[in-house]
Amino acid sequence: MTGRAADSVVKAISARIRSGILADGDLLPAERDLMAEFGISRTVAREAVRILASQGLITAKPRHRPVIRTAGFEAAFDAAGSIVGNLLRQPGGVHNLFNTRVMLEAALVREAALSADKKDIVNLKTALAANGAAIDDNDQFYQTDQQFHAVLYDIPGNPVYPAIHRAYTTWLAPQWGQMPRLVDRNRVNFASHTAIMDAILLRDPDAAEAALRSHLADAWDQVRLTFGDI
Amino acid sequence: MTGRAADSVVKAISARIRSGILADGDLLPAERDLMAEFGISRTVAREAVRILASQGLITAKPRHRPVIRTAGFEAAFDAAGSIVGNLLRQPGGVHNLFNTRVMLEAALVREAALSADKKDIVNLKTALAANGAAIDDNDQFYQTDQQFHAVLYDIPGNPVYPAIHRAYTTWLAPQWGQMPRLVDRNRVNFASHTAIMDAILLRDPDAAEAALRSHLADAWDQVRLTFGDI
DNA sequence: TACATATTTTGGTCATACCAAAATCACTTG
DNA sequence: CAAGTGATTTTGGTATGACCAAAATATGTA
Repeated sequence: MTGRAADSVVKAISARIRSGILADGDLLPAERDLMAEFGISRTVAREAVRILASQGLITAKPRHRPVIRTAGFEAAFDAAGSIVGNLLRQPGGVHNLFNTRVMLEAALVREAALSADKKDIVNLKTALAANGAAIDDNDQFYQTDQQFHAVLYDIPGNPVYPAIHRAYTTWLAPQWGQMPRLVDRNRVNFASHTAIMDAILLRDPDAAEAALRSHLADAWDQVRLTFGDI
Repeated sequence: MTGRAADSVVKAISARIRSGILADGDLLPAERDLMAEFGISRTVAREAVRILASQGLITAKPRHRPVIRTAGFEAAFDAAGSIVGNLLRQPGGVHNLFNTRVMLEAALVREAALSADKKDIVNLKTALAANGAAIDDNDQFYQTDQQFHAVLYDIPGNPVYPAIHRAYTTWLAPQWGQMPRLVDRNRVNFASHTAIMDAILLRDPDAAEAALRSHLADAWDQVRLTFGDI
């Protein structure tokens, strides 16, 4: 009556996952076993597997047994990833997405300035120091740059934000990855990070936001220099 | 060689969609036609259709011909929807998601206070007036409430934000929908909306953010009153 | 014990068939 | 001629059975 025969199988499996009978990392039963257990055809069994994969409850690499995955918010952004990939290819797509990042990070640094605790400050200082030490190593700088921003996403203690950060870096990687890496740019970016850090230490949200916006506006200028108007 | 025979079909179809050969609202060729065109089995044809659907390029209702849909950012959040649904069912899930909403809307009202133009102000006033006129009609108030917030998401002129708003309202609807609707609550909420509006008119981002946070904190208290700690 | 090899398992694909719901066509009727 | 109605075709959903190649596993050998 519901239309999809695979739905009942999906429901059963996802219940099994929630209840812990199937734990993270376990293998999903083979398709032929699912047929026997649920009295369905292989067609429906495969359909069920596909649906579970699209819901992030399992990861299904081709030619490999599907593996149970306890879904986090990352999985949600993974699911959106391929669609976003299309959207980024259309005019203004990258800019629109990048602007949301600017707004979110602006809010995050305000939050950091207002309520970062000792541990957060230590994390920021550590990340900033690592970033500064990597100015001469472009790849290393790229990594520590991301790490510095990642700390900002961690401060609120809300697991949604790190997931968003991962999504941003994944989605925008095609652009960032092709940007020329220059030590001079690294120096500028490190100075920007330092300015943001200083404002947070001064507990000045307005200054922190201003520094962050300046930093990301500068980054966007670099993107436009590389790609033209996109 | 990559493993998935359906991938080439997906690529061909999505290219056709991007190039406009298949426009929004068109019907996807029948599975049997895809078989003939691409020289594949029906299994693969169906697989391709499923992938296209998961990428938001088509909508595939059971027993209906798949329809081409020019994907917007809404489609991305749709894809994430089922996963988020799972996450909301686990402890703290709703709270975490709601907090991201608070932070985003706080940023949005700051933005509105700083850069809303005449048209935006008119839209806000219109929405607020409609909200005020609906205080005695709970359903109508619920709608105009959402509409008022929607205007905030529209102001930056970035299509990502309205998509986020739709996602929030969809994902949190199970909670909001079950909340008791009371005229007294409507009155309080309308007052909150007015306070936000006033701060925006005064071009005072701090006051606007404070009013918005107070409003949503109050809303969250109501949720907890109804559902307990979730 | 470690490594190379044979065997089994399992996912990916194809071909065919049947059913029921949609969509379409043909026909009647007001 | 338009609207409604019934018959026909199209099309998606599912079931079987089979074959291949890649993984996973077992086996035998050095």
